[in-house]
Amino acid sequence: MKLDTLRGHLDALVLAVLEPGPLHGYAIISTLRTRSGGTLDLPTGTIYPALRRLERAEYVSSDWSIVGGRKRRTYELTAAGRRALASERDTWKAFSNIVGGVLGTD
Amino acid sequence: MKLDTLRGHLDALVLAVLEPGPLHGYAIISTLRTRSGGTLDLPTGTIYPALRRLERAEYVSSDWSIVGGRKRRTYELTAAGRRALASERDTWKAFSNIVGGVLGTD
DNA sequence: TCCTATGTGTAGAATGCCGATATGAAGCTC
DNA sequence: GAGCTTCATATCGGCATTCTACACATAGGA
Repeated sequence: MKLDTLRGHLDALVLAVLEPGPLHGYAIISTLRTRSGGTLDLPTGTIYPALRRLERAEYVSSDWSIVGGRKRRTYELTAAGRRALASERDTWKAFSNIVGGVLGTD
Repeated sequence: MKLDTLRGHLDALVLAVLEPGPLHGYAIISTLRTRSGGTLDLPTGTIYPALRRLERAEYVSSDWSIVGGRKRRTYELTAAGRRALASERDTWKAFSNIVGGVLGTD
């Protein structure tokens, strides 16, 4: 499956995996890979720019730490991020209903 | 809803509305608008380049005609187009399951 | 006469995902 | 101790695709 397909929906996915609690970039990638049964394998060149974009939009905030001698940047949802996630869920529902309806895959 | 959201899925929608029978560009726009309850209102600058792309890929073929004094270019699915549509439906199912699953909107 | 609907089309800008590449530490195997 | 894999962050250029804005043209109703 062409992963370019998720263009425009990546932010929603990232916000969703951050909902239960903070994660760092690499963990976000593996969480998404696990949750999708291996199908969704985001390259780092996709996730890190996305996180910077989300941070600029103030949907997430980040903190540096050192774990096992490795530098980690951990991201956390802000209040605005939670609102954005709710809105993204609504958008997704509307979008998937429309596409599913037109394609006849309901 | 940002229509940019459908990036990567437009081809599937166009192929789907062409499935029952040939249509011209303008009719494709209004069909999609009707079927989406008005939400999907594609600009001509989106649909015409998309149709040329689909024709280059040989998923559709086109024929000119004159109806009511106006020139019309009517597009029809090819055999390859029907196969592509089937494949797009599979892609959509996989994609929407994954996104719906991660977002928790099932 | 003008506006709206019908109908096709292009050019340029913006968006944003991806591939390639770079850096570096930890830990394991041979 | 050399080399490999995993963990971890990051940038840059390329590229495909959608959107905005424009241009052109006919038919028909107000």
